[in-house]
Formats: sequence, structure tokens, C-alpha cells
Amino acid sequence: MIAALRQGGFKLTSQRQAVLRAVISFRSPFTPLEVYEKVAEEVPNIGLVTVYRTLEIFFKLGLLCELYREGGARSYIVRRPSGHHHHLICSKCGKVVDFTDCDLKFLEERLAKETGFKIEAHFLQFQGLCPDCHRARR
Amino acid sequence: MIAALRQGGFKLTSQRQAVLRAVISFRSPFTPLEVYEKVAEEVPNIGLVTVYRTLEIFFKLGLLCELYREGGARSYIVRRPSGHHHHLICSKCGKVVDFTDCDLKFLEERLAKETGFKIEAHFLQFQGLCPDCHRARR
DNA sequence: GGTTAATTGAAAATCGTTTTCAGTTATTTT
DNA sequence: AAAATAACTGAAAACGATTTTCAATTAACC
Repeated sequence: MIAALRQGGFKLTSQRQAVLRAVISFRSPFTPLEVYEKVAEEVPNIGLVTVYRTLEIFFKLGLLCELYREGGARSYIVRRPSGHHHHLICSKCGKVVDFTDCDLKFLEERLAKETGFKIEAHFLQFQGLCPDCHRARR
Repeated sequence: MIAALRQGGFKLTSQRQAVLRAVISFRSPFTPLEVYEKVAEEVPNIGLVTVYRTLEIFFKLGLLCELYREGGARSYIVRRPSGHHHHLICSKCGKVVDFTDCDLKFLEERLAKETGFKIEAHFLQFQGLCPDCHRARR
């Protein structure tokens, strides 16, 4: 991970290391503000701006995924599968499960044929209750 | 459409009618600001707030779909298929094509079985170039 | 026509995010 | 190891989109 920073031509600062440590400690999606709050326990005078900038770098380096969540707040998660994948998100606690095989090729081909579009990307995300939250709801 | 408003217990004001007229005149996704600008030609002293509120009502009544677009700005489109459906969006001009059969049942079942999640919803969206934009790019 | 509760628009508040800028720091050069 | 350089930082301000507040207006019902 540190190598990835170097490789991108970025400096290895103490703030970035602290953000990295914070980020990998999360088990659910996190917002820049949440990361900031966690890092601030360790590095009290870090700026929220730095957290924003660092998360963006990590995202561009492919270390993080950006998630689509209601409410507008940006939300990231540590990227686990390195290739193409999607997320299943618990609507209660935010827990995320990755899955890689989305089987959308044939739907994509059919759409391309029917509409004449040259399809470039797709976005797929499932929502539901994780086992724990589902059990707790009774 | 007007009946839908009445049914929801909402008053039928001239502003809401103007917003409705504006909204159905769009062929691509629109933001509240864009609707406001179009309506303002007709009703010069309408407030942007009213447009926001009216679009939200229309959305809740099921007349509009909310789209996921990069850049943060909220974006709606008139809901054409009344049931469950998804969108294919041109990344150049914003044109939208609806499709209804997403064939995600079996993937959903497999995920539910593998993860123990009780899956409640999914979000699927394709992006690409519409025939016109694709042709123009040469 | 009068009453009432919903609706309106302007302004201010809010939220998340980005920009600016002068001072600091990691890395490269000597 | 010290100097040079370019990247990085944090504070404050700017920013855009959206929401709240509130007093005045208006559609719907009697």
C-alpha cells in the first residue's frame, strides 16, 4: 500500500499513513468526516481537507471504492477484490459484501443490440439486511 | 397526473402545474435548477424552493425517477414504465432508455444463499454512448 | 363569501466539498 | 549532511446544492 503511494509519485507523509491506518480499521463504509474523526484521535491537528485529499488519492490509486448511498454524503470502502466487482450492502448497519461475478454480459449485449448504444459501464448494487440485522429485527 | 396530485391530498396550484408542464417537456434527465429556469420563463417569480418541493412531491407520487449521476447534482427523469425498471444512460448527451427485464432474480437468490442476506432491493444502471453520440465521435 | 390549512417565495441557515494561500515537510540534489 | 525543490499541509474562505424558517398568499371546503 505504501509502495502504491510511492509508485504514484506521492510523498509518504505522517498524515497519509494515519489516514491509511484509520481507513483499514473500518469494517463498513466510511465518510471523509468519519475518517477525519478517527484520525484526529491520533493526530489532533490534522485538517479535514487533508483527509478529503488523501481519500481521493487512495481512490485514484485503486485502494478504495466509492459507494452510492442515499443522502448525498460521499462514502468509501476499502477495495478488496482488485478487479471488477459489486457490493451488497446492509441497509441497517452498512456492512458490505463483495461479489465478482455479475453475469451481466448477455443482458448488456441484448441492450446494445436493441438500443444501438455502445455500452461502456454498468453500476450494480444490492441492498438488504445482513444475517445479524435480520435476526435482530425479530 | 393532476389526479395523482389530488389523490395525494395536495393542492393544485398554478406553480405545480407549471412545473409539471416543464418536466414533461424534457427528453433527458433534468436537475431542479434546470426545471426552475424553464419554469421561470413562464412564471417569472417562482422560487427555486418551490421547484425543489414540487419535484420531491412528484417523485414521491411516483411520477419521477431519481438518477445516479456523477458530480453530486440531483437529477430526475419522468417515470415512463410504471413498474420496476432500470436505465441506460448516454454518457455524452444524457439520453435515457428504460428497460424492464433485468434478469437479476437468480443472481439475487444465489447471493442471498451465499451471504445469508435478506435482499430487499437492487440498483442497476448502464452507461454508454447512444447511437447519435457514438456516430458523432468519429 | 368566509374559514382553514396548505402553499408560496425570500432570506438565511446548513451541509458537504473545494479553492486559495502562505507556511511546512519529504525527497532530491549537491 | 546541508541546501534546493517541489509536494504537502491546515486555516479560512468560497462554493454549490439543498433545507429551514417565517410571514404572506391562495386553493379547497363549508
